Amino acid sequence: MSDMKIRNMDEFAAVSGLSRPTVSKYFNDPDSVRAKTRARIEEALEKYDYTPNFFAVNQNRNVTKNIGIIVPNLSDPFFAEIARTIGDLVAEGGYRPVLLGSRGDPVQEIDNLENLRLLKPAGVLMAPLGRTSDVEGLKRFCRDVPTVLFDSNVDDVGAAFVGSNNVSSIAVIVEYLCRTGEPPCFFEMATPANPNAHKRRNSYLATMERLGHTPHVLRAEGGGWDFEGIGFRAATHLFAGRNLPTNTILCSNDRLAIGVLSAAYESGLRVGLGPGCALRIAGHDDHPFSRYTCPTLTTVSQDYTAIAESCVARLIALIESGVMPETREVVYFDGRLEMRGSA
Amino acid sequence: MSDMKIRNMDEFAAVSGLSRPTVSKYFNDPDSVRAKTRARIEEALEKYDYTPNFFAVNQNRNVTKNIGIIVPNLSDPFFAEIARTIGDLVAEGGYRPVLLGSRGDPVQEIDNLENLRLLKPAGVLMAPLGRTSDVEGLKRFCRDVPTVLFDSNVDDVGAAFVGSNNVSSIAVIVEYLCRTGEPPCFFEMATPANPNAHKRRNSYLATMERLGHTPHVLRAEGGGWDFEGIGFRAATHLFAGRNLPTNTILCSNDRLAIGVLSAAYESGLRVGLGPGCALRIAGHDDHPFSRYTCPTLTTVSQDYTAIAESCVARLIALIESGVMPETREVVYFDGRLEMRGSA
DNA sequence: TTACAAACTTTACGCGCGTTAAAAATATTA
DNA sequence: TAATATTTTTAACGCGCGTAAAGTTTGTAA
Repeated sequence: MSDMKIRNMDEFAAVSGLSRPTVSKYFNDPDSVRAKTRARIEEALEKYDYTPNFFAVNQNRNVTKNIGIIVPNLSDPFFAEIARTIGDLVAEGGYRPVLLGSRGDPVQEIDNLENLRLLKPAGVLMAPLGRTSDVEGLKRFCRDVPTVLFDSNVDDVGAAFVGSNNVSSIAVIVEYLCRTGEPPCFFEMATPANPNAHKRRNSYLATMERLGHTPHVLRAEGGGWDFEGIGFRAATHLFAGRNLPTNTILCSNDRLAIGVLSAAYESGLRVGLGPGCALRIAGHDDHPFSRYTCPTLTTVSQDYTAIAESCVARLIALIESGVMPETREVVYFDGRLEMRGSA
Repeated sequence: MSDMKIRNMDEFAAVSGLSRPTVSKYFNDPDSVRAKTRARIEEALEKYDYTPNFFAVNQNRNVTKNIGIIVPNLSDPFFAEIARTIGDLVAEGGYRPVLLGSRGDPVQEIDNLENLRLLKPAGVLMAPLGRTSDVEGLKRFCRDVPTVLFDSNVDDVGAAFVGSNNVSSIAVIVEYLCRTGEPPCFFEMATPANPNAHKRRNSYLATMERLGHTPHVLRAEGGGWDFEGIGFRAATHLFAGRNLPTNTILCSNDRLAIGVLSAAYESGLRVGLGPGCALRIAGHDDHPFSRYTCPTLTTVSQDYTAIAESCVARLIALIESGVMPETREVVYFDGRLEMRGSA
């Protein structure tokens, strides 16, 4: 490694004994130059460390190698985890992932898109906030930039959606709960932002009806993203009133379930399957922490990996084909029942 | 809002009836132009939406308005949370935060720095991995870019460090535990990457000695970032052996404690203060989930906000002074005991 | 060896903006 | 109103690289 500082591509071309346009070609596609030429450049790269100026490279492009990844909230380990997986796949695909969280705020969500726009991204992978999203704002962005949604679907936004099949996964866990004990009631937020919540409730209602049971939906008041707190407070109140319609609670998601579990503990209610247990509690998502709750949380795992792979592959195909597809694809992956201690 | 597309600053200057250099001045500092001029530009901005081309703006600068934020792992809610707080403050300070996670991988950590370097950041705020970090690599970066460390200190790296005073916070919780029950043993990972772990153990040892108690340090085998799992497995083994030196366990951090709590539950050991409880468990950090464990986790909260404010303020001062300071500042904030149900 | 395609070099322009120097316009003060 | 200070305009260059056209070299096949 020489300590000579290379200031620009001209200098680097000089020390590698080639012309700048050839070196430029190499950086845009190493396979576009002759093997011998490539070898000379790579030899020079080992000797003098040089990386093309990021800003100059992108200035003349109307589209870069950046791919934006937007999730509703990076503080939620579920989204942090899937964002990480997606980021890895984007990098493997030869693109540069740019990760942004919307903090549960629709204004921030649009801000993120506008900030991304400045980066002239090749495409965007977005888990939208859902009900609270500024749908027109999203559409406006998606008209200009190839976008694939994941996690939450928003009608007609983006070129495709990849997510979990809530209908089937809720059916699976409802059937399981009915088979192994009292039919569950359904615990959800009164005004959930995430559209999956609605699908889950509807699937609960349909499955209960199909199985010939009377459904009960319990709604927790409260907004924002402190799901555990919302679940905790509502459940505490519920337990104090001792008017649960059944001893089995299916929560719309694991974070609510974690709050409900905590409330049960504080209320002195033993949760689980065995004798001496007053309550069964189940969730949905297989949140990273659901393995370590007390008791461990029975839930439905989403197929992270499949979802991540599918949406990244779809976006890259979209980008590299160069045409906006006329039909909007919607892809679902089945969840899997994770039987643990709580139900 | 006119639908005429503004392609560049020349066109925008034209529609606002000013010259391009004046408009350029405005975008670099709105206060550098006359009030009347500013008003004309802002009027035009409302009518035609125009944002200077990000790449062109930065191309000629050797330093931009970007500030990098690097944390060991974005999947850890603790870091996600503090990164969010820091990001907000950076944005408030007029800089653009760029968030990166190292995934517990020292190679990724250096990669992140190299990627940031391409963005010519004004500065970087980094929570390093610690023991596993490539210290020489970090130093090389910090020579070129103003950097302030937070959370974990690494000797002689960066211009300053801002973090928690582990010595005092562990002393506080050890004193509390001794005062209210059996003196605690200390539960930690055998090979912790985070340097805070060492400080915490040493403070535990010193405090126990000062109080005239015999210290006991328990070590969990296992590497990586699955702290809950590591804590769970080691504690399960420990509980099965029934050879705990005391009924009180102080864990090096909350994520380990969450695993230990889970193990206690699975082992049928009731955790808490009251009669009928076999065990007390405490943690450190006030992890976002520690409010919802069963029982809720007694811990020490780090002063997130103060740490974030301090390190952002320090970095911005550093950047705006333009000189690398000759002495490296180290700032600690005291933690606060959070008494909850587990101890 | 010749012929020809592929790869490379040379030359030159453009991207959008920062920035500077000199000239012109505008505001402030006396 | 004149003199001065401040701001804006005009004109022009440069940043580092993408890219295109025309000419030259190199590699490959006949």
